[in-house]
Amino acid sequence: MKELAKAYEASKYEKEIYQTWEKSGYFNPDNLKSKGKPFTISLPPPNATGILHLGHATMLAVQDLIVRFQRLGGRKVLWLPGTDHASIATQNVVEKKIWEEQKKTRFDIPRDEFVRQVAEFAENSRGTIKNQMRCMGVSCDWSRDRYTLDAGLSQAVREAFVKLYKDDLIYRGKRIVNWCTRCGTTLADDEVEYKESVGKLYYIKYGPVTVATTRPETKLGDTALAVNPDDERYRHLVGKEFDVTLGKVKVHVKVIADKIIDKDFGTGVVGVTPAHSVLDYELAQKYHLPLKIVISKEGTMTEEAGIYTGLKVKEARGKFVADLGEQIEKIEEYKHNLSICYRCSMPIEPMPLEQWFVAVDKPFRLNWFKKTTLKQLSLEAVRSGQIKIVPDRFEKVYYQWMENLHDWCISRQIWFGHRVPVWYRKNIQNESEIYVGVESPLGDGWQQDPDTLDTWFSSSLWTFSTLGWPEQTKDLQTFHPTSVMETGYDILFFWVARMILMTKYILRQVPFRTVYLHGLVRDKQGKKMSKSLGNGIDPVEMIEKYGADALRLSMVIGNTPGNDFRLYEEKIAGYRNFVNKLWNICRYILLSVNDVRVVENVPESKTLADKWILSRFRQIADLVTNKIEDFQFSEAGEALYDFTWHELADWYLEVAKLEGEKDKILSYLLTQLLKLWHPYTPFITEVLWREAFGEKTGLLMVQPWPQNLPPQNNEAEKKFDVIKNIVIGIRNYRSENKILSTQVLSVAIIKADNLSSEASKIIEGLRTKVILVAQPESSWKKLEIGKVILAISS
RNA sequence: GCGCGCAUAGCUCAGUGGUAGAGCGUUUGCAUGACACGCAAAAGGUCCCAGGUUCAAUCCCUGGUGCGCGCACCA
Repeated sequence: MKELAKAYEASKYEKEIYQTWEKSGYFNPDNLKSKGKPFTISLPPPNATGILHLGHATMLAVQDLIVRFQRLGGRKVLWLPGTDHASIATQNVVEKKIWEEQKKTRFDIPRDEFVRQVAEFAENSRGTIKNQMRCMGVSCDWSRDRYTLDAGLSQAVREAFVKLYKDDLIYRGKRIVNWCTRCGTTLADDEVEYKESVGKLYYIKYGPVTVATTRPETKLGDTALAVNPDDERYRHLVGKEFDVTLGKVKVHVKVIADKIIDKDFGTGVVGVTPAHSVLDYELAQKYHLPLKIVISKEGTMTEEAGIYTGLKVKEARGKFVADLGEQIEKIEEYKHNLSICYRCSMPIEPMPLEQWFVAVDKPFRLNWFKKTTLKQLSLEAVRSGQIKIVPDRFEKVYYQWMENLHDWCISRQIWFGHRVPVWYRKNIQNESEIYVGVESPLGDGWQQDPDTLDTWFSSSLWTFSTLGWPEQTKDLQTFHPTSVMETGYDILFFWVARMILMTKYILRQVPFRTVYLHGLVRDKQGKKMSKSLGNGIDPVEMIEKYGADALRLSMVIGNTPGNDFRLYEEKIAGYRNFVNKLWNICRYILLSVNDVRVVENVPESKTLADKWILSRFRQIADLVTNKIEDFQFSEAGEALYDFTWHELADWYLEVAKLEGEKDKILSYLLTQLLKLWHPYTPFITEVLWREAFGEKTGLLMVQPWPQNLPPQNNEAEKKFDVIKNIVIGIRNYRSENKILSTQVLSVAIIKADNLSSEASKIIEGLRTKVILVAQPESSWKKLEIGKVILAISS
């Protein structure tokens, strides 16, 4: 007989238990004795910017649940952790810090020195976040921890770039790209966010016509006017060229006609600004119009803008509108989407720049008999069922996005990240030479491309670069394709789609078999948690207060795949209470059972209650196994919660107090219950396993998942339910009639089918305060409970 | 413009073609072989609205309303 403390204090055990796990070596699949099939999850690497937030905590809780379930199930489990250098995000944090401390921008510091500072910051953050991850109880293999800037991963990046380049799937070209004037870099299309805003639509008298625009200052860069060919109002102008004075500036335009112009929008005439609009750029190419760049990368007006040169875009707009004066016919309110940067929320300027792109629609030879494009390859991976997305509605979302995908701009003017593996020089004849390679070229005069690669380029290789590619390592053969990719739906495009694209291209394999998407964490009002709103909950603080197990439960139970969920402290506290319940179930078993030990074989059942609880256990164990395999973690957890508290604790333990001699059964139930709970609440179950069974039995984390299950016994369940209902009925009767607990009632059972001979002991014993008698008196009240009829003395 | 999600108890959310569920909160009673982070009981629902299919709809179909989201467009 052992005695546990009255209440479980998570903070007393968690650190030590985690260390025990880590020291055991079982996080590393090489040390598992299992001969099972490999099971792999690549951890979506958190950004190296700082601290663990609830989004991370959610993904860690779900992944650790899956991973521990599979490990107990005998699979050779690898959960590979890592961190992402997150170029723009990380660089931004450091830029901000430097500005606050020294009032300097990155351009005031040598590039090498700046990169060194960012790298140092990232290194510290990585250490912090990894320790915070440990607090969650993650059973990942730290010996295989990776960082996107590791030498090996950097080599993988260069190899991938070169391979794409050789297949003509990477090219350098001048295109209108998204330029963030704050971050000083280009962005991919999906890195642009849209914010609805009410702007002004200016109608400007423009030579013989009137043109509507939301951005008057860009009209300085107009080189044409466009109308619809069917628009009779303007047909006479098509093909003509003329000079127009706009305020104090002259522009020269040619009138073109194209079906793309909407007759009914504005005046039906568009001022074509090839340098600052994607659509206009396309028109310019089609009709060979000149390009006039009036906005610079810094967000100021260029020399082409005449008297407005040097002004910021907004200032130029004000001044220009003032100068236009009477030429402005009217101003309308106009709702439109403002493009902003997903990292800094500042407006995006479209502008033509020479950048590196991945060609997604260009056919290439996949093998001897098949030509395809990166886009087709990515679509097929999901359409064919090689990859399943859970919940499946996101498959449609994936198709839609993938079908709309344009060439992917991968070069960034950021300094922190993987340098583009391209070098340039002038040869003796003064011709430009270009070298693209994994290693820097030999010989003098080579200058490396100053740009770095999109951070998502390196993370698109994550599932295999972390396993050693381009080397054909044993890990790569054993653990790839990975089994499950678990992540938030918000990075389906940024990351998941690009992993599919790159992995299919480079390895001709899928990166993973199943994509499980969880929802986003929100606060109690359903708002997104953010620093600026101050509504965020710090997971580490919650762990200190309530324990990691409670936090994990609060994120897994009551949460369905792909749907956002609300998290708040009371919820976590509620699950803390449950964790304590589990502790006390064990505490009671340890107090009442003489010889507690691991029992794997199904024990003999002596009483009806025994048969009932074993039958119920059987069903719960099956359900938990099936639901977890089917990614329904919430349903499995809820059912197990209900069984543990409201069947085992509320009923069986109470009956056990009456019947006695339950050593074997209670040992069995404890053994198996701890296993079932372990994926959800690893800390407390591991503590209880050790407290109950001792260290010689080994760690719970590598025990076998419940295998020898008792038979289902419907008959026993029905019979026990009859007794339960009688007990509930009597308690209910007492409560409704406000009968004092000191008053003992007499009860006669008048009619009852299927009533077990063991019933009377239970009915009298479970705090009903009744005495069962054979014959009722005539004055007694009748009480019907289902098919049972009782008579109760009043 | 195209597409998606949600709407169920006061709150947060599960769920199912057949009697509607949990946790929290509320009310009432309680020291009982472990647990007050507890025990026992209760109240609380037009399952958003209108049609349709069905013997039967909260669930399936059609249309609508409200909230949220993604993509595209954005002169």
